[in-house]
Amino acid sequence: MVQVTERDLAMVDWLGIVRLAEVDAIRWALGAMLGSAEPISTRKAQHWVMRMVEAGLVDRARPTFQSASIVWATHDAVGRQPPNLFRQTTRHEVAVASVSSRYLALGFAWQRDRRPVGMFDHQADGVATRDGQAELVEVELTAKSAPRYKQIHENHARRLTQEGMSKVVYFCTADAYRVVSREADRFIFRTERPRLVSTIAFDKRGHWIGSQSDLVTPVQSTPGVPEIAR
DNA sequence: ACGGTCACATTTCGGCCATC
DNA sequence: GATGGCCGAAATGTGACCGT
Repeated sequence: MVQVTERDLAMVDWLGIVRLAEVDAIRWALGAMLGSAEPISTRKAQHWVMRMVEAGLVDRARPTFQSASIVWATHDAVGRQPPNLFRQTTRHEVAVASVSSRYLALGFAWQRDRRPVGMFDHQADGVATRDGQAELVEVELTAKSAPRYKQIHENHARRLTQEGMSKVVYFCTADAYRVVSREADRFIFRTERPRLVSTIAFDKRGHWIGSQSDLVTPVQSTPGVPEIAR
């Protein structure tokens, strides 16, 4: 018989929030729930997943071999339909979970962003909170068309100035990073611009290549885009 | 230049065992 | 029961190599 602990339930709750996660993200999240800033071993994470599968709280699948196993909370556990693994947005959701798990490891709480308010509002991929400070988190694996950033970035600026968000942090692929930063320079006023931070944290396949320090980069003291390494 | 083969790298998974 | 370390199996993508 599987014993389900408070920590297990907290993990399943988190899975319910992010919907999907790969085992690597499970490693970070489980570490975080043990109070550690380090991920637990892959073996232990897989073991945990097996226990939860046995308890009926979690399910998993590997869409293609060689790609990472995807884990999600079952309908019984969180009352949501299991995700469709073959949707276009799945890769993005998995990437968001990877970012989220790393925020947990640094002691942040993770929530979904609020539903859009009105037609021109923009919903971020997540909100990370710690010490009473909330940051909007965006994951950008493919750049949107440049014009869309006008509305999105102006929305970010408004939430920085009027909703008390402390930062907006973008985790990007190299390509998306360029566009996100350039459009931020165009559409965010210079007093707010330093509080939108972007970093290259994913490779083209959507695999995490960032480091923990990317999550706590201080806002830039001077407006402008850092040089892109070539 | 092209197509096939093969060894190697990568990643998940589960067994075993000691320890908590 | 849960955790954690170690190890080998399984499976497929990758790149080197080779003959034509």
